[in-house]
Amino acid sequence: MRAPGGTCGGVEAVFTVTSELDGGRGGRTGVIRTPHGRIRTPAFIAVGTKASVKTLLPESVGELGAQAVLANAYHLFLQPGADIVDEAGGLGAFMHWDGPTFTDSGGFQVLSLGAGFKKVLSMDSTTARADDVIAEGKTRLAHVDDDGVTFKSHLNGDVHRFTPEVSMQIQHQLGADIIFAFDELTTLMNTRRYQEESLERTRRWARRCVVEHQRLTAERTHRPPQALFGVLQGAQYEDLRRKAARDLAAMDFDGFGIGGALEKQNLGTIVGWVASELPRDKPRHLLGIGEPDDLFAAIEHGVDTFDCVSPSRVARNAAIYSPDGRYNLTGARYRRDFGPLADGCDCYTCAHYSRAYLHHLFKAREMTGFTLATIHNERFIVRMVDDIRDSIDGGYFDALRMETLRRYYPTR
RNA sequence: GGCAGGUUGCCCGAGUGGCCAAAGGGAGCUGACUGUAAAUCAGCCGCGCAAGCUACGGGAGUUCGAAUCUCUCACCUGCCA
Repeated sequence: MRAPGGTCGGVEAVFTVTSELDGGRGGRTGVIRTPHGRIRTPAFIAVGTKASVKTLLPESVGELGAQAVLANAYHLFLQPGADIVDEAGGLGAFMHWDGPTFTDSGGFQVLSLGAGFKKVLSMDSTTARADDVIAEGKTRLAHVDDDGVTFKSHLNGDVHRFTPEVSMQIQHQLGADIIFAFDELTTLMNTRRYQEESLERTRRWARRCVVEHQRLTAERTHRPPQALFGVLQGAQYEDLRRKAARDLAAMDFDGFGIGGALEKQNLGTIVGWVASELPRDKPRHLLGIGEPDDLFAAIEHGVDTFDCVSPSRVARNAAIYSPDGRYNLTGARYRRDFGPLADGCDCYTCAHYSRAYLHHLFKAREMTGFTLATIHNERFIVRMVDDIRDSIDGGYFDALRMETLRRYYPTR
């Protein structure tokens, strides 16, 4: 089904819808335009937190088909400093990535350095325990108040303070094409009352981000314009999610990030609530999500872009994506397996190397193993999203989903 | 030839009468990883389903009980001749 394209962002058309899924489900394909090129959506954005997609050269990131890279304001603020990235000409110039760039606001670190500390991002509320939310006092590195967040650097313990304005200033210095509002992310175990308070805080922060973004945009005319995405929270509650979407939709954002810990089994539903409240002609980014079933569920309901650390992190730990699921390459059964990492894969690694070789590299702790595995995994997910995009344009989304997921999760 | 020290599970290494199938590493084997405090983390790791069996260089003792004490043999390492 074809649909006329929509525009936003004032004089410049930032997003255009190309085609839509049938049945009013919300899923669509489109194009995001940035000063550094276009992103055909849905698209998987490679994560390069510290201005590097770990273990990969930017050339490889491009070759494997990633259309954009997402870095992190918190990490680059601490090291090397946003001013240095600014002097280098912005994130893309600094890291030698010519394509579109995103930066996350640092909001995620409010959780991961605060209450979360490595344990509460569970996607499954049945295995999560309320105890996990109670941060261990001595390890907690972030504290939230209504005005902002006080952090201790995880690198050297220095105390820093982020407010919506500070995050915008940093992200303007970093100069990514698409930046995110500073938000607070909660866990699935927080009380309903806390979710409400947090959501209201995030709403007020969003407004402040818009104001500061506009001020900085007017001031920094020597740099390419940046698009600001609002981030909506609301955890697992329909009324809160819908409210968040309506509140942010009423503000002057160029697009939206869907954030927070999402119950895996309800991910599609939650995205559906939110997407139905958001303007059709602005892009939606689902923050931090990237497993195959999640990608299908989110795209069906109208998500345009994703970022996820999983392909690269998991690759460094020898877990490999394949059409038949994820497997651990260090397993002894791969010692003499001279086939490619995945049948039918068109990545550089699969074209030239065997499971036995990568198995050896991991056992021998050779760094090339990380690189080759990361290339494969990133390519696998990028291609999966590209295939989904083609299936929407071609009208066979449901068939592709059934075939892909039945094979990837055979036991379900 | 003399004196002193040593020999522990695949490897390194703690343990000097019972709480020892034996700390801790490493290796090996599994498994996790979703806006990256992640080249990280967790579990297993003598044999056996189990009762139990076999183990701390070999052998013989002391003792209710030995990896731990005694004797002896083998090998290794220092120093002295």
